[in-house]
Amino acid sequence: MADVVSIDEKKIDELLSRSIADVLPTKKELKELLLSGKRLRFYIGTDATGPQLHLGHSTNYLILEQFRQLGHEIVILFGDYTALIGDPTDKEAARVQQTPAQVAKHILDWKSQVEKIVNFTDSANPAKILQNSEWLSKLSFEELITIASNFTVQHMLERDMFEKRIEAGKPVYLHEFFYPLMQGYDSVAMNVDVEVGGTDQTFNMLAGRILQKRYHNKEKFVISTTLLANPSTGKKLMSKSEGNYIALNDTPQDMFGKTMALPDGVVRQMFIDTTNVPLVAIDEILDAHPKEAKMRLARELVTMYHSADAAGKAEADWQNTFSDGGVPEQIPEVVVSVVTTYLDALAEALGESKAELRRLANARAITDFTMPAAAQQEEKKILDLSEIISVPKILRIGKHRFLKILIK
RNA sequence: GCGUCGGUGGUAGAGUGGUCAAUUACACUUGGCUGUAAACCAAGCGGCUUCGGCCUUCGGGGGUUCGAAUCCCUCCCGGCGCACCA
Repeated sequence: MADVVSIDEKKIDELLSRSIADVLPTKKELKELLLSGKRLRFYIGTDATGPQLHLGHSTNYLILEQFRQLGHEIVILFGDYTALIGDPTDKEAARVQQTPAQVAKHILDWKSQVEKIVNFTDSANPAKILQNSEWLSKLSFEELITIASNFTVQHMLERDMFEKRIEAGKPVYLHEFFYPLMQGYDSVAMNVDVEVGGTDQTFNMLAGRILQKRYHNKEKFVISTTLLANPSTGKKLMSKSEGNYIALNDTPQDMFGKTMALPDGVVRQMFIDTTNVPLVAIDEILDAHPKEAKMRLARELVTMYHSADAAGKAEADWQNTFSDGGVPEQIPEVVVSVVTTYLDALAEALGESKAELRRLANARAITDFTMPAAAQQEEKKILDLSEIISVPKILRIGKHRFLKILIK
Protein backbone atom coordinates (compact mmCIF):
# COMPACT_ATOMS: atom_id res chain seq x y z
CA MET A 1 0.00 0.00 0.00
CA ALA A 2 2.68 2.45 0.99
CA ASP A 3 4.52 1.62 -2.18
CA VAL A 4 1.73 2.98 -4.29
CA VAL A 5 2.13 6.63 -5.05
CA SER A 6 -0.64 8.62 -6.59
CA ILE A 7 0.25 10.50 -9.76
CA ASP A 8 -2.98 12.44 -9.98
CA GLU A 9 -1.76 15.36 -12.07
CA LYS A 10 -4.56 17.72 -11.13
CA LYS A 11 -3.88 17.18 -7.47
CA ILE A 12 -0.17 17.64 -7.96
CA ASP A 13 -0.72 20.86 -9.86
CA GLU A 14 -2.84 22.36 -7.11
CA LEU A 15 -0.36 21.21 -4.51
CA LEU A 16 2.52 22.85 -6.30
CA SER A 17 0.78 26.18 -6.65
CA ARG A 18 -1.07 26.72 -3.42
CA SER A 19 0.90 28.61 -0.72
CA ILE A 20 4.11 27.93 -2.54
CA ALA A 21 6.56 30.72 -3.17
CA ASP A 22 9.16 28.85 -5.14
CA VAL A 23 10.43 25.42 -6.01
CA LEU A 24 14.14 24.91 -6.57
CA PRO A 25 15.73 24.11 -8.89
CA THR A 26 12.46 24.27 -10.88
CA LYS A 27 8.85 23.45 -10.38
CA LYS A 28 8.79 21.65 -13.70
CA GLU A 29 11.44 19.16 -12.68
CA LEU A 30 9.76 18.41 -9.38
CA LYS A 31 6.46 17.87 -11.12
CA GLU A 32 8.07 15.42 -13.50
CA LEU A 33 9.57 13.55 -10.60
CA LEU A 34 6.23 13.40 -8.82
CA LEU A 35 4.55 12.14 -11.94
CA SER A 36 7.14 9.42 -12.35
CA GLY A 37 5.49 7.51 -9.55
CA LYS A 38 8.68 7.27 -7.53
CA ARG A 39 8.07 7.39 -3.80
CA LEU A 40 9.92 10.39 -2.40
CA ARG A 41 11.10 11.29 1.04
CA PHE A 42 9.86 14.69 2.16
CA TYR A 43 10.99 16.45 5.26
CA ILE A 44 10.38 19.51 7.28
CA GLY A 45 12.45 20.71 10.20
CA THR A 46 11.20 22.19 13.38
CA ASP A 47 12.81 23.75 16.38
CA ALA A 48 12.88 21.62 19.48
CA THR A 49 12.10 24.33 21.98
CA GLY A 50 8.58 23.16 22.55
CA PRO A 51 6.84 26.22 21.24
CA GLN A 52 3.18 26.90 21.00
CA LEU A 53 2.40 26.57 17.33
CA HIS A 54 0.10 28.95 15.56
CA LEU A 55 -1.70 29.08 12.24
CA GLY A 56 1.32 30.61 10.58
CA HIS A 57 3.09 27.32 11.19
CA SER A 58 0.28 25.21 9.87
CA THR A 59 0.80 25.86 6.16
CA ASN A 60 3.82 23.59 5.80
CA TYR A 61 2.19 20.78 7.68
CA LEU A 62 -0.92 21.02 5.56
CA ILE A 63 1.20 20.72 2.45
CA LEU A 64 3.18 17.86 3.88
CA GLU A 65 0.06 15.98 4.78
CA GLN A 66 -1.14 16.32 1.20
CA PHE A 67 2.04 14.68 -0.01
CA ARG A 68 1.64 11.98 2.59
CA GLN A 69 -1.81 11.27 1.30
CA LEU A 70 -0.35 10.89 -2.17
CA GLY A 71 1.73 8.11 -0.68
CA HIS A 72 5.07 9.80 -0.16
CA GLU A 73 7.23 9.31 2.87
CA ILE A 74 7.04 12.14 5.38
CA VAL A 75 9.69 12.87 7.95
CA ILE A 76 9.39 15.56 10.52
CA LEU A 77 12.73 16.43 11.96
CA PHE A 78 13.01 17.70 15.45
CA GLY A 79 16.01 20.01 15.67
CA ASP A 80 16.98 19.08 19.16
CA TYR A 81 20.67 19.45 18.44
CA THR A 82 20.49 22.69 16.49
CA ALA A 83 18.37 24.13 19.27
CA LEU A 84 21.26 23.81 21.67
CA ILE A 85 23.17 26.55 19.94
CA GLY A 86 20.26 28.93 19.99
CA ASP A 87 18.56 31.39 17.76
CA PRO A 88 21.23 33.65 16.26
CA THR A 89 19.04 36.71 16.24
CA ASP A 90 18.38 36.49 19.93
CA LYS A 91 21.76 36.42 21.58
CA GLU A 92 20.42 37.62 24.88
CA ALA A 93 18.73 34.33 25.45
CA ALA A 94 21.58 31.94 26.00
CA ARG A 95 20.19 28.51 25.38
CA VAL A 96 20.34 26.02 28.12
CA GLN A 97 21.20 22.51 27.18
CA GLN A 98 18.11 20.37 27.21
CA THR A 99 18.00 16.94 28.70
CA PRO A 100 16.68 14.03 26.64
CA ALA A 101 13.65 13.98 28.90
CA GLN A 102 12.90 17.61 28.15
CA VAL A 103 13.28 17.03 24.45
CA ALA A 104 10.96 14.06 24.67
CA LYS A 105 8.38 16.21 26.40
CA HIS A 106 8.71 18.92 23.79
CA ILE A 107 8.14 16.37 21.08
CA LEU A 108 4.96 15.21 22.79
CA ASP A 109 3.72 18.77 23.23
CA TRP A 110 4.50 19.56 19.68
CA LYS A 111 2.95 16.38 18.37
CA SER A 112 -0.26 16.97 20.25
CA GLN A 113 -0.64 20.20 18.31
CA VAL A 114 0.37 18.96 14.88
CA GLU A 115 -1.44 15.64 14.90
CA LYS A 116 -4.62 17.53 14.07
CA ILE A 117 -3.10 18.19 10.69
CA VAL A 118 -0.61 15.42 10.05
CA ASN A 119 -1.47 11.75 10.36
CA PHE A 120 1.03 9.87 12.51
CA THR A 121 -1.08 6.77 12.98
CA ASP A 122 -1.99 5.76 9.44
CA SER A 123 -0.91 2.13 9.37
CA ALA A 124 0.03 2.24 5.70
CA ASN A 125 2.04 5.43 5.68
CA PRO A 126 2.46 7.21 8.99
CA ALA A 127 4.49 10.41 9.27
CA LYS A 128 7.75 9.81 11.10
CA ILE A 129 9.58 11.87 13.64
CA LEU A 130 13.35 12.03 13.87
CA GLN A 131 15.77 14.05 15.96
CA ASN A 132 18.93 15.50 14.52
CA SER A 133 21.01 14.98 17.63
CA GLU A 134 21.12 11.40 16.44
CA TRP A 135 23.69 12.28 13.79
CA LEU A 136 24.84 15.81 14.57
CA SER A 137 26.11 14.89 18.01
CA LYS A 138 28.34 12.28 16.43
CA LEU A 139 30.00 14.53 13.90
CA SER A 140 33.72 14.97 14.43
CA PHE A 141 35.51 18.23 14.00
CA GLU A 142 37.12 16.77 10.96
CA GLU A 143 33.80 15.98 9.36
CA LEU A 144 32.54 19.43 10.21
CA ILE A 145 35.50 20.93 8.38
CA THR A 146 34.74 18.80 5.37
CA ILE A 147 31.18 20.02 5.39
CA ALA A 148 32.30 23.60 5.80
CA SER A 149 34.70 23.30 2.88
CA ASN A 150 31.70 23.17 0.55
CA PHE A 151 30.84 26.77 1.29
CA THR A 152 32.60 30.06 0.97
CA VAL A 153 32.45 33.01 3.29
CA GLN A 154 31.16 35.08 0.40
CA HIS A 155 28.34 32.61 0.00
CA MET A 156 27.42 32.85 3.65
CA LEU A 157 27.51 36.61 3.49
CA GLU A 158 25.00 36.60 0.68
CA ARG A 159 22.40 35.65 3.17
CA ASP A 160 20.02 38.51 3.45
CA MET A 161 19.93 38.55 7.20
CA PHE A 162 23.71 38.77 7.47
CA GLU A 163 23.94 41.40 4.80
CA LYS A 164 21.46 43.57 6.56
CA ARG A 165 23.09 43.16 9.92
CA ILE A 166 26.49 44.04 8.53
CA GLU A 167 25.07 47.07 6.84
CA ALA A 168 23.41 48.13 10.07
CA GLY A 169 26.68 47.69 11.96
CA LYS A 170 25.26 44.85 14.00
CA PRO A 171 27.27 41.81 14.98
CA VAL A 172 27.31 38.62 13.00
CA TYR A 173 28.68 35.77 15.03
CA LEU A 174 30.80 33.09 13.53
CA HIS A 175 28.72 30.30 15.01
CA GLU A 176 25.73 31.56 13.08
CA PHE A 177 27.43 30.25 9.97
CA PHE A 178 27.10 26.77 11.36
CA TYR A 179 23.36 26.86 11.23
CA PRO A 180 22.99 26.33 7.54
CA LEU A 181 25.75 23.72 7.71
CA MET A 182 24.01 21.70 10.36
CA GLN A 183 20.63 22.02 8.77
CA GLY A 184 22.17 21.13 5.44
CA TYR A 185 23.78 18.04 6.85
CA ASP A 186 20.39 16.88 8.07
CA SER A 187 19.40 16.42 4.44
CA VAL A 188 22.44 14.22 3.91
CA ALA A 189 21.92 12.16 7.03
CA MET A 190 18.32 11.44 6.14
CA ASN A 191 19.02 11.29 2.42
CA VAL A 192 15.90 13.25 1.59
CA ASP A 193 14.44 14.13 -1.78
CA VAL A 194 12.47 17.20 -0.87
CA GLU A 195 12.54 19.74 1.93
CA VAL A 196 9.62 22.00 2.72
CA GLY A 197 9.99 25.23 4.63
CA GLY A 198 9.06 28.90 4.75
CA THR A 199 10.76 31.37 2.46
CA ASP A 200 12.81 32.54 5.42
CA GLN A 201 14.41 29.10 5.44
CA THR A 202 15.46 29.14 1.80
CA PHE A 203 19.11 29.75 2.47
CA ASN A 204 19.39 26.92 4.95
CA MET A 205 17.43 24.59 2.75
CA LEU A 206 19.71 25.34 -0.17
CA ALA A 207 22.71 24.48 1.94
CA GLY A 208 21.19 21.03 2.19
CA ARG A 209 20.77 20.93 -1.54
CA ILE A 210 24.45 21.62 -2.06
CA LEU A 211 25.51 18.98 0.43
CA GLN A 212 23.11 16.38 -0.91
CA LYS A 213 24.69 16.83 -4.29
CA ARG A 214 28.21 16.45 -2.92
CA TYR A 215 27.51 13.51 -0.68
CA HIS A 216 24.90 11.56 -2.59
CA ASN A 217 25.07 13.12 -6.01
CA LYS A 218 21.36 13.71 -5.70
CA GLU A 219 19.14 16.64 -6.60
CA LYS A 220 17.35 17.68 -3.48
CA PHE A 221 14.31 19.77 -4.17
CA VAL A 222 13.44 22.74 -2.04
CA ILE A 223 9.86 23.88 -1.69
CA SER A 224 9.66 27.28 -0.08
CA THR A 225 6.26 28.26 1.14
CA THR A 226 4.79 31.70 1.51
CA LEU A 227 4.76 33.14 4.98
CA LEU A 228 1.32 33.99 6.19
CA ALA A 229 1.15 37.71 5.62
CA ASN A 230 -1.39 40.44 5.32
CA PRO A 231 -1.66 41.01 1.56
CA SER A 232 -2.35 44.72 1.91
CA THR A 233 0.36 45.64 4.40
CA GLY A 234 2.80 42.85 3.66
CA LYS A 235 3.23 42.42 7.37
CA LYS A 236 3.47 39.07 8.98
CA LEU A 237 0.26 37.71 10.40
CA MET A 238 0.58 35.61 13.51
CA SER A 239 3.72 36.96 15.04
CA LYS A 240 4.59 35.46 18.32
CA SER A 241 6.62 38.47 19.37
CA GLU A 242 3.65 40.71 18.71
CA GLY A 243 1.34 38.36 20.49
CA ASN A 244 -1.41 38.43 17.90
CA TYR A 245 -1.45 34.84 16.86
CA ILE A 246 -4.05 32.12 16.73
CA ALA A 247 -2.56 29.07 18.39
CA LEU A 248 -3.33 25.59 17.16
CA ASN A 249 -4.34 24.65 20.68
CA ASP A 250 -6.48 27.68 21.39
CA THR A 251 -9.91 26.91 22.78
CA PRO A 252 -12.75 26.91 20.25
CA GLN A 253 -14.00 30.20 21.67
CA ASP A 254 -10.61 31.89 21.41
CA MET A 255 -9.95 30.54 17.98
CA PHE A 256 -13.28 31.75 16.74
CA GLY A 257 -13.01 35.16 18.35
CA LYS A 258 -9.46 35.80 17.22
CA THR A 259 -10.36 34.84 13.69
CA MET A 260 -13.23 37.30 13.70
CA ALA A 261 -10.86 40.01 14.86
CA LEU A 262 -8.65 39.59 11.81
CA PRO A 263 -8.80 42.29 9.18
CA ASP A 264 -11.14 41.46 6.29
CA GLY A 265 -8.38 41.77 3.78
CA VAL A 266 -6.55 38.69 5.00
CA VAL A 267 -9.45 36.25 4.86
CA ARG A 268 -8.60 34.97 1.40
CA GLN A 269 -4.99 34.44 2.37
CA MET A 270 -6.05 32.63 5.49
CA PHE A 271 -8.31 30.31 3.53
CA ILE A 272 -5.50 29.50 1.12
CA ASP A 273 -2.72 29.01 3.62
CA THR A 274 -4.46 27.57 6.65
CA THR A 275 -7.32 25.45 5.35
CA ASN A 276 -7.91 22.71 2.81
CA VAL A 277 -10.90 24.39 1.28
CA PRO A 278 -10.52 24.04 -2.52
CA LEU A 279 -9.50 27.21 -4.32
CA VAL A 280 -12.71 27.39 -6.35
CA ALA A 281 -14.81 27.11 -3.22
CA ILE A 282 -12.88 29.95 -1.61
CA ASP A 283 -13.89 32.32 -4.36
CA GLU A 284 -17.52 31.49 -3.81
CA ILE A 285 -17.26 31.99 -0.10
CA LEU A 286 -15.66 35.37 -0.55
CA ASP A 287 -18.53 36.53 -2.70
CA ALA A 288 -20.68 36.61 0.41
CA HIS A 289 -20.72 39.43 2.96
CA PRO A 290 -17.23 39.87 4.40
CA LYS A 291 -18.49 39.06 7.86
CA GLU A 292 -20.13 35.87 6.65
CA ALA A 293 -16.97 34.85 4.85
CA LYS A 294 -14.94 35.43 7.96
CA MET A 295 -17.36 33.45 10.08
CA ARG A 296 -17.06 30.65 7.60
CA LEU A 297 -13.30 30.76 8.02
CA ALA A 298 -13.61 30.71 11.78
CA ARG A 299 -15.92 27.70 11.61
CA GLU A 300 -13.56 25.95 9.25
CA LEU A 301 -10.61 26.44 11.56
CA VAL A 302 -12.37 25.40 14.73
CA THR A 303 -13.62 22.31 12.93
CA MET A 304 -10.10 21.39 11.87
CA TYR A 305 -8.58 21.71 15.31
CA HIS A 306 -11.57 20.74 17.42
CA SER A 307 -14.80 19.53 15.83
CA ALA A 308 -17.78 20.68 13.84
CA ASP A 309 -19.77 20.53 17.03
CA ALA A 310 -17.33 22.80 18.84
CA ALA A 311 -17.38 25.18 15.89
CA GLY A 312 -21.14 25.48 16.09
CA LYS A 313 -21.01 26.19 19.78
CA ALA A 314 -18.21 28.70 19.43
CA GLU A 315 -20.15 30.53 16.78
CA ALA A 316 -23.31 30.67 18.86
CA ASP A 317 -21.33 31.88 21.82
CA TRP A 318 -19.62 34.55 19.78
CA GLN A 319 -22.93 35.74 18.36
CA ASN A 320 -24.43 35.96 21.78
CA THR A 321 -21.47 37.73 23.35
CA PHE A 322 -20.42 40.18 20.72
CA SER A 323 -23.28 40.68 18.33
CA ASP A 324 -25.95 40.60 21.01
CA GLY A 325 -23.93 41.97 23.90
CA GLY A 326 -24.44 38.97 26.13
CA VAL A 327 -22.16 37.09 28.45
CA PRO A 328 -20.10 34.18 27.17
CA GLU A 329 -20.84 30.72 28.48
CA GLN A 330 -17.59 30.13 30.20
CA ILE A 331 -15.94 32.93 32.08
CA PRO A 332 -13.29 32.86 34.77
CA GLU A 333 -14.47 33.09 38.35
CA VAL A 334 -12.86 34.49 41.44
CA VAL A 335 -13.98 34.14 44.99
CA VAL A 336 -13.25 37.09 47.25
CA SER A 337 -13.74 37.60 50.96
CA VAL A 338 -16.47 39.85 52.32
CA VAL A 339 -14.69 43.17 52.55
CA THR A 340 -12.96 43.43 49.21
CA THR A 341 -12.91 46.38 46.86
CA TYR A 342 -13.27 46.13 43.12
CA LEU A 343 -9.73 47.37 42.85
CA ASP A 344 -8.24 44.57 44.91
CA ALA A 345 -10.41 41.89 43.39
CA LEU A 346 -9.58 42.90 39.82
CA ALA A 347 -5.90 43.38 40.49
CA GLU A 348 -5.76 39.93 41.95
CA ALA A 349 -7.85 38.22 39.30
CA LEU A 350 -6.44 39.91 36.22
CA GLY A 351 -2.87 40.44 37.29
CA GLU A 352 -3.07 44.07 36.26
CA SER A 353 -1.54 46.94 38.17
CA LYS A 354 -3.89 49.10 40.15
CA ALA A 355 -2.88 52.15 38.18
CA GLU A 356 -3.88 50.36 34.99
CA LEU A 357 -7.23 49.39 36.45
CA ARG A 358 -7.91 52.97 37.49
CA ARG A 359 -7.18 54.06 33.96
CA LEU A 360 -9.57 51.46 32.61
CA ALA A 361 -12.29 52.57 35.00
CA ASN A 362 -11.74 56.19 34.00
CA ALA A 363 -12.01 55.21 30.38
CA ARG A 364 -15.32 53.57 31.29
CA ALA A 365 -14.05 50.20 30.22
CA ILE A 366 -15.47 48.28 33.15
CA THR A 367 -19.07 47.25 32.83
CA ASP A 368 -21.32 45.69 35.43
CA PHE A 369 -23.34 42.96 33.75
CA THR A 370 -25.45 42.24 36.78
CA MET A 371 -27.25 45.56 36.56
CA PRO A 372 -30.86 45.26 35.45
CA ALA A 373 -31.31 45.32 31.70
CA ALA A 374 -33.32 48.50 31.99
CA ALA A 375 -30.45 50.42 33.53
CA GLN A 376 -28.88 53.20 31.50
CA GLN A 377 -25.54 52.50 29.87
CA GLU A 378 -23.89 54.96 32.20
CA GLU A 379 -25.20 53.23 35.29
CA LYS A 380 -23.60 49.99 34.26
CA LYS A 381 -20.14 51.47 34.18
CA ILE A 382 -18.05 51.10 37.26
CA LEU A 383 -16.09 54.26 37.81
CA ASP A 384 -15.18 54.03 41.49
CA LEU A 385 -13.05 51.00 42.11
CA SER A 386 -12.68 51.67 45.81
CA GLU A 387 -16.19 50.46 46.48
CA ILE A 388 -16.65 47.25 48.37
CA ILE A 389 -18.20 44.43 46.43
CA SER A 390 -21.46 43.60 48.18
CA VAL A 391 -23.13 41.11 45.87
CA PRO A 392 -21.79 38.64 43.29
CA LYS A 393 -20.93 40.35 40.04
CA ILE A 394 -20.30 39.63 36.42
CA LEU A 395 -17.98 42.24 34.99
CA ARG A 396 -16.66 42.95 31.56
CA ILE A 397 -13.29 44.61 31.36
CA GLY A 398 -12.52 46.13 28.01
CA LYS A 399 -13.75 44.28 25.00
CA HIS A 400 -13.03 40.66 25.62
CA ARG A 401 -12.33 40.06 29.25
CA PHE A 402 -15.07 38.81 31.48
CA LEU A 403 -14.92 37.98 35.15
CA LYS A 404 -17.38 36.49 37.59
CA ILE A 405 -16.84 37.58 41.17
CA LEU A 406 -18.29 35.46 43.95
CA ILE A 407 -18.24 36.35 47.60
CA LYS A 408 -17.03 33.85 50.10
C1' G B 1 46.25 45.47 22.61
C1' C B 2 45.68 50.81 20.86
C1' G B 3 42.29 54.43 18.99
C1' U B 4 37.39 55.83 18.14
C1' C B 5 32.04 55.76 18.24
C1' G B 6 28.06 53.71 20.75
C1' G B 7 24.74 50.82 24.76
C1' U B 8 17.77 55.02 26.49
C1' G B 9 11.07 52.41 27.89
C1' G B 10 7.85 46.40 23.53
C1' U B 11 10.64 48.17 18.84
C1' A B 12 12.92 52.13 16.15
C1' G B 13 15.00 56.39 17.75
C1' A B 14 15.29 61.86 20.27
C1' G B 15 17.45 63.94 24.46
C1' U B 16 23.86 65.57 26.18
C1' G B 17 23.50 69.05 33.97
C1' G B 18 17.55 71.14 36.30
C1' U B 19 11.23 72.69 32.80
C1' C B 20 12.83 64.26 32.06
C1' A B 21 8.76 59.16 34.14
C1' A B 22 12.06 61.05 29.69
C1' U B 23 10.12 64.36 22.31
C1' U B 24 8.34 61.43 18.32
C1' A B 25 6.82 57.18 15.34
C1' C B 26 5.23 52.22 15.32
C1' A B 27 3.16 48.51 18.43
C1' C B 28 -0.23 47.94 22.39
C1' U B 29 -4.72 49.17 25.71
C1' U B 30 -9.34 51.76 26.19
C1' G B 31 -13.53 54.82 24.51
C1' G B 32 -16.43 56.49 20.01
C1' C B 33 -18.17 54.81 15.12
C1' U B 34 -19.12 49.58 13.47
C1' G B 35 -19.84 43.76 11.55
C1' U B 36 -15.52 42.52 18.51
C1' A B 37 -13.13 43.90 11.07
C1' A B 38 -10.43 47.78 8.60
C1' A B 39 -10.14 52.98 8.23
C1' C B 40 -11.01 57.23 11.06
C1' C B 41 -11.51 60.33 15.74
C1' A B 42 -10.18 60.66 21.04
C1' A B 43 -7.64 59.22 25.46
C1' G B 44 -4.02 56.24 27.81
C1' C B 45 0.55 53.62 27.82
C1' G B 46 6.66 52.27 35.12
C1' G B 47 4.68 51.26 40.18
C1' C B 48 2.15 52.81 44.82
C1' U B 49 -1.15 56.59 46.54
C1' U B 50 -5.24 58.90 52.05
C1' C B 51 -4.52 62.12 44.87
C1' G B 52 -0.88 66.34 48.41
C1' G B 53 2.67 63.37 46.58
C1' C B 54 6.05 59.16 47.09
C1' C B 55 9.19 55.24 44.96
C1' U B 56 11.94 52.75 40.92
C1' U B 57 13.86 53.47 35.73
C1' C B 58 18.10 55.61 30.45
C1' G B 59 24.35 48.66 30.24
C1' G B 60 26.75 47.50 35.84
C1' G B 61 29.35 49.85 39.90
C1' G B 62 31.53 54.21 42.01
C1' G B 63 32.15 59.63 42.01
C1' U B 64 31.37 65.20 41.08
C1' U B 65 27.03 68.43 42.05
C1' C B 66 21.95 71.59 45.74
C1' G B 67 20.55 68.56 41.36
C1' A B 68 22.85 63.55 36.40
C1' A B 69 19.90 59.72 31.08
C1' U B 70 23.20 63.95 30.48
C1' C B 71 29.91 65.40 33.47
C1' C B 72 34.22 62.19 35.58
C1' C B 73 36.36 57.17 36.86
C1' U B 74 35.95 52.07 36.28
C1' C B 75 33.97 47.49 34.60
C1' C B 76 30.93 44.78 31.04
C1' C B 77 28.96 44.51 25.95
C1' G B 78 28.95 45.94 20.69
C1' G B 79 30.47 48.61 15.88
C1' C B 80 34.44 50.61 13.05
C1' G B 81 39.78 51.59 12.13
C1' C B 82 44.77 50.20 13.21
C1' A B 83 48.05 46.73 15.16
C1' C B 84 48.96 41.54 16.27
C1' C B 85 48.32 36.77 13.90
C1' A B 86 47.95 34.28 9.17
